[in-house]
Amino acid sequence: MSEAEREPTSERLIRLAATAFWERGYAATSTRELSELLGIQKASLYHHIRGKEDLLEQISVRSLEHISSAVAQAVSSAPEGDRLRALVRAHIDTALGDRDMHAVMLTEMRSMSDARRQDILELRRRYEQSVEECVAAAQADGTLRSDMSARWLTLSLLNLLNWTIFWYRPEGSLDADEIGERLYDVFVNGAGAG
Amino acid sequence: MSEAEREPTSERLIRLAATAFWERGYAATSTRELSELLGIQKASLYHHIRGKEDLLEQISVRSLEHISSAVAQAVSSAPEGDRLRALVRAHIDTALGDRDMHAVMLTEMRSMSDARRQDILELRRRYEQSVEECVAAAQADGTLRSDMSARWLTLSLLNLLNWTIFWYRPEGSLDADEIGERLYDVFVNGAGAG
DNA sequence: GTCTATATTGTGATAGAC
DNA sequence: GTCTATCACAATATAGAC
Repeated sequence: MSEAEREPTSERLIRLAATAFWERGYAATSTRELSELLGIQKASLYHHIRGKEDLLEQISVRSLEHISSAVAQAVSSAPEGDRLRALVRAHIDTALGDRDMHAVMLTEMRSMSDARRQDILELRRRYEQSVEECVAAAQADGTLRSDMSARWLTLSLLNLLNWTIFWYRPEGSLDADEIGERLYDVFVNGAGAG
Repeated sequence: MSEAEREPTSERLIRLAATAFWERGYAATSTRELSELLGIQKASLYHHIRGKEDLLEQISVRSLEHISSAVAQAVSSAPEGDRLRALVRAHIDTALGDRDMHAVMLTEMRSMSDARRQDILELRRRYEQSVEECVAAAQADGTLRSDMSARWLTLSLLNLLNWTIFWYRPEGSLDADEIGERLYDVFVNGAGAG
């Protein structure tokens, strides 16, 4: 309510850009559109950013830093045998709680210039490496099967987690916690009977 | 080799458009780019299509018709207890064998005008309905667990299948058949030990 | 079926005042 | 931090000849 609590324009810009980029795509979203949503003139955008691609970079970095720290925190504070479940729940909570940014990061890498994309890819690679380490630990402690590589199980898990961005609706009947719990169940126990 | 075997220009156009749309995105791919890849002038494209969006529609329709018929054929000719496996293998074979078209269909719906998108969505809904029917049948015959809805198990399965478009490489070490077999294994048996 | 030439609109970005 | 005015260029698409 107070002046101090009002979200800064640059903050509004990045959030609103994430939504527009996810709904219509990065290339199909014009700077004019963004400025109209923000309620300022097109030229005024360039006080906050150097160019349109800055937004894509900031969205991607923020999304990856957010999920990396949230998942690391959740995993490290979970009891030994429950770390993979903690990872899945924290991942889904974070990714779906900030779906637009997360989805843009996952799907719009091709829209970035080479140098920037390499930086984002490195951040993403590191995050996925941390998932793979958690999977490998779960194999070592007997939670997960060991007849498939940690690499493959991680790919399967990320398939299961990442595609949710395409059908999750914040207003839908399933909330992120329930989705995380069920995905963990299907991943570990499988969909087979008995 | 012979003249008769040469792929028609309109056929080359649609295939090459699918690759460009997947690599760079629909909105970021210009008609100039397509015409240069095709080796004709920009204006000559309009002999083959009415507009750029036609390409997106044709790619989507073709991709959905292809996977629908391939999967239906595989399922109906598989032995009773093996139909879900046949579905998974046929789905992955078709989707990854034609990855660019399939990926564009899955990810570029937002780039289509409303009327066209509705038609594609209906085709896609029907295909996913057929997957859900196969899942429900597998629940009924005791292959799959019944404490989760067919709807949810289908969502999980499609997560597992669809995200492969983002990491599959035709030149990679895993071929589509192996990927399908392993995904089926993880889906039914789970990643858990014992 | 492909060409040259062109129409029209939209794009990301900048200059400089306030 | 936002404004008005403008730039240089790229976009999709069409007209009409061959």
